[in-house]
Formats: sequence, structure tokens, C-alpha cells
Amino acid sequence: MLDPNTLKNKHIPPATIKRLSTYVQVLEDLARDNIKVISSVPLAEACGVQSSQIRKDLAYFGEFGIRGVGYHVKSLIQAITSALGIDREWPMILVGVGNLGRAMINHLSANAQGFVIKAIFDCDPFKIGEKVHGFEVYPTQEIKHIVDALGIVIGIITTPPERAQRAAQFLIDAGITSILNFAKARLKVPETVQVEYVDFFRHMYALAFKHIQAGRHDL
Amino acid sequence: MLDPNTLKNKHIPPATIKRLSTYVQVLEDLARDNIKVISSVPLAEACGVQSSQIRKDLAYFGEFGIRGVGYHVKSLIQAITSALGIDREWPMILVGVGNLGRAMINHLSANAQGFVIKAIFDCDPFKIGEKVHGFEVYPTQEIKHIVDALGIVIGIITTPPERAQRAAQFLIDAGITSILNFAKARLKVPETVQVEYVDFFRHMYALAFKHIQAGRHDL
DNA sequence: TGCTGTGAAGTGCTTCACAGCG
DNA sequence: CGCTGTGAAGCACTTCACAGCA
Repeated sequence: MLDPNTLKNKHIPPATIKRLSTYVQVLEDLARDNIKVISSVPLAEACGVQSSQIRKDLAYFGEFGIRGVGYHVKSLIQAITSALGIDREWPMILVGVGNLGRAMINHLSANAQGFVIKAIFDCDPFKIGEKVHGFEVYPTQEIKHIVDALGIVIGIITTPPERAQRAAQFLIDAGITSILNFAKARLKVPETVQVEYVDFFRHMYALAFKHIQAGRHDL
Repeated sequence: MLDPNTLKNKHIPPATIKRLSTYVQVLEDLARDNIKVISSVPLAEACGVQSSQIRKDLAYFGEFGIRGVGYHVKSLIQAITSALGIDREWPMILVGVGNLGRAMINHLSANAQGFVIKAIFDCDPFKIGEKVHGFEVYPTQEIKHIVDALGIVIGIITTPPERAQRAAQFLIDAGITSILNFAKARLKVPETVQVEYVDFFRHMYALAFKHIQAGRHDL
């Protein structure tokens, strides 16, 4: 069903990948409510997109639907997670055990879905050796050692902005090619390295701006 | 300089709004390094976009550059923050004082930039009255009261997924029209209400998928 | 001369509309 | 008959290329 060539030959829009995460979320809700089958129209409504969008997004990966019926919820979840590669384990490390770092350690430990933190690091000598949520804090110099030993693939940066670039360099030097950056800083990385930026303020700016636009009748 | 009609008549792409947040971040770095003026090419490189993209984005709001020279860093920051409406204060409330909620209360208190949490809420009677980072936890029934009294504009949801919709309803009933949702759930809201979704897993999925794609040579 | 601001061209994503299958 | 899967059309954002100003 999941023809390797389907995936291999097509260019899949990044926008599609982002939406798949939403689809999985909504589908898992449906599965929990014991709904077996759903068609693209109600699924689209629950996800806040057009039904044709869902059909096209899924078509990039294969044919998962039954004409005249819809999609089987559980097997669609399976198909998407397998296509995204999130049905396996992705070991991660985290650099920067401050406020934000602790928050993410807590949150990710409680919500791991294959994305599991394996070790945490900081450059502050006073923090080294401290236990945080069951993890011992290692010095950043140890990153390469641990990455090699545990086959780490993803690095998370939760340092203050001014130390983010240095943290990134440690990760890159250790061979990490996927970085999730929570620090409020842009990173300079080689183009072989993928960076995803998480920026809460970006969302707040968007809300603020729309709020102003919506209220612009009074100008 | 900031002609109201410029803003009023043009449709500004959401993609532009997202990037402006990056521009401000990078410009503030430059200001800290005491750089007075920058042209679109090096600014673009630091932001990870094309220079023409920056010039076009800024043009939606006015003419801020000096031909043959570039942009004055500090006045450009001022221009962007004023255009976005983030040079004023945006009082917020937060609903859901669990792991994630505590994390955000800590983080946002440390990094407020006009976006200030004014009160926090939970529906768990055991948490009511507890002090978290200086805030007393109020019952969710009190939301309307506080929103009216303090002129709250933005509501943050950090509840578990199954309680997110209920939290949203409390916010909407209190008159809130801008919601920042950290819960792993889609919200059903009237179209007058703006929701921004923050989903860490979406970014991890993107990293995982790109990682697989990059390594697909061996198939 | 150098860099901005901007129409025009190009690109990629979204939506439409319907053929085709269960 | 209903809903999927998909080429074609439409739309929105990005990039180009250069006129115009400091």
C-alpha cells in the first residue's frame, strides 16, 4: 500500500508536513471516541482546513481511503505516522538547563511519543551533576561522547539567546543534523543541518497584530 | 512616515507577520552590538531569507530605508514594533496551572515584552489559592470578572487536551477574542475569535521527516 | 555609485471540479 | 450513489530586475 516510489519521487510541500501533525492529533481524538471511519469533509472541519486539502495531502503518501466510504481512522493514523517516521523512537538530548530547559524536560517527559530525552547538558559548572527530573546534568563537552554512544539524532537548545550559537556548535560538532531551537536567537548552521525554530512571541505578535487590524474601524 | 492608509488598504500576508518577529529579534541583536545601520543583504542573511523579501515585507508598512545606505537599526525596530502593535502592553491571563502552565508562567514572566500575565486560573479545587511564581490561582469561574476588571485581551490555554475546549469556552464567554493555545487539541471557536496554536511536536515531526528523507539514498 | 522600493515574472500551494471506483 | 483521488485552474507568496533616489 505504501509504495516506496510514491514517497521517493514526489516533492512533499512543507505545509503538508505541518498539517499531518494536526490530522494525527484529531484522528487520535476520534479513535478515543471509538469512531471507526471518517470521510474527508468532517475530518477537514475538525482540522480547520478544506476537505480537498486533506485528500491531496494524503495522496502524496499513497491511497488510504475507500471510495464512497471514507478513511478507516486507525489505519490512517498508522499510515501517517509511518510516512512521517514517527512510529519509531527518536532519541534526543537537551542543552541548557535553565527555566525553559526544565520546563521542556518536564513537559517532554510527560508527553513523549517516541521523542525521548536521553541526556541533558549545561555549561554552568554549578549545575553539572545536579539532578533534574531524574536526569543528571552533564557538561557540554560531553555531548559528542553521549551522541556517539546513544545514537542521538535530535538536539534541543533551551539556552539563553547569547549562548544558543555555542550550543548549536557543540551539537553540530557532535554530528547532530537536526536541531529544535527554543532559544530566542537565529542560528548559523551548515546547510546539511536542519533547524526548527519554536518562537512563542511570534504567535503573540500575530495575535496582537490581528487584534489591531480587527479594531481598525475607528481610524 | 507611517501613513495610516498604507496599512489600511493593503492586505498583509500572514507569512510577512511571522517574519517580522525574526527581523525584530535580529535587529535587536545588532542594536546590542552597537550597529547603527544595516542594508537588506546582510540583514537578510542573518534572518535566513532573501533581501528582496525583507524589502517587500517592510514596504507593506511604509518606507523606512535610505537609498544608497540601508536601514537605521533603532528606528527600524521602532517602526516594526509600532506597525505590529507590540510597543504597547498586552495584558494576558493563563488557564491551566499544570506542568506546562507553570513552565509558561515562569518563562513569560522572565521574558515579558509587553506581553504580561495578569492572572492565572485552574478548575482543580485543590490548586485554587495556591501561589505560583507570585500569582494566586483563581477558579475558572472568575475569568469573566477578571477579564472585565483588567481589560484582558489575550488568553493562554495550557490545560490537558481534554479540558482545552472548556477553557476556550470560558475565555470566549468572558469576551476574549485572541487565544494562544499550547494544549494538544484543536479548538472550535466562532470566527470572530483568533487562535494561534503552539505545537512542539509539529516541529519534531518535521525534523524526523526531513531526517528520513535526507537518509533515503540507501533505499 | 549603492541600495531601496516596486511592478512584473516565476513558483508553489490551495481549491475546484469531476472522473472513477467501491 | 457517495466519496476518494487528481488534473487543471486559481491564488498567494517569493524572487527578479531595474527605475529612482540619497
